[in-house]
Amino acid sequence: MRMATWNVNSVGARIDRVVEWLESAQPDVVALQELKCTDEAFPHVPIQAAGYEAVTHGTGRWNGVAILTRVGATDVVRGLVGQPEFDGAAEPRAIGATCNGVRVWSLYCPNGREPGHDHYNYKLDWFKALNTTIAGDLAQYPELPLAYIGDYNIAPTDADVWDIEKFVDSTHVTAAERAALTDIQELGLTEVMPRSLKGEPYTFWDYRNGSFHRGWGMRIDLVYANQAFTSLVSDAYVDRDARKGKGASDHAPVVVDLDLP
DNA sequence: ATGCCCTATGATATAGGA
Repeated sequence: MRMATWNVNSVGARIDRVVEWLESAQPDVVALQELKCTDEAFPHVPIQAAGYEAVTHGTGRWNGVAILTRVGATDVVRGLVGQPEFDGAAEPRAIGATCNGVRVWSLYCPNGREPGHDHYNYKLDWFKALNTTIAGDLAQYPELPLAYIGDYNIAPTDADVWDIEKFVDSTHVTAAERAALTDIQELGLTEVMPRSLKGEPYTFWDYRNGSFHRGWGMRIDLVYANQAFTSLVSDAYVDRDARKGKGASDHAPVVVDLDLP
């Protein structure tokens, strides 16, 4: 079974590229982030025409997450346990479902904007709620392969940004953010590391300054999974070709192949 | 080569992204 995570930066603006990618990569389950559309506005027609059903959680504007699947989705959950609000709203940044016996969550973790900002504290609180949600999942589904995939907006190590010197006093690399990743690992999850292509580990390149062409990227789209999941992994890679050309998202998909029994 | 920011919105500027 092929799974993937992809921050598409607006599913409406990206729908043609998304359908093309589904047809070429042939994934069975895809976690999407940053839909930037409401559940009502989600482009179900072209997604279904490509052979997928979608479970979505979006309220328009920014954020929004979905799971596309051609192997079914059950036990769908929207939002985190004890999820904090920002600016008076519980934002749609998490959706979970069980697909072909694998439980998967699509996560769009808050950006944080700058250390000390309200949004940064919100980001750290959001990760606490994610930790609570994962702990609940582990108790509820002790036998299932579990994967928490998406845009974490944290670079796990200094090697996961193109130049750590450019990130002094920046979000995505602070000790507190990385401690949130350590907390996830302490629940018993490990990271599935994608193969490095073109010598770059990155999954995101800013649209500005020709960043993609200069290799100015960040690895922030991550896969954390339990042992039942990681023991099934046969391959994982970043599809950086999907970042090329006109009309690309600023993130590339991360693909994980599983050998299901 | 892949080429120098993009997207959504009470839109003709602004906020957010990371």
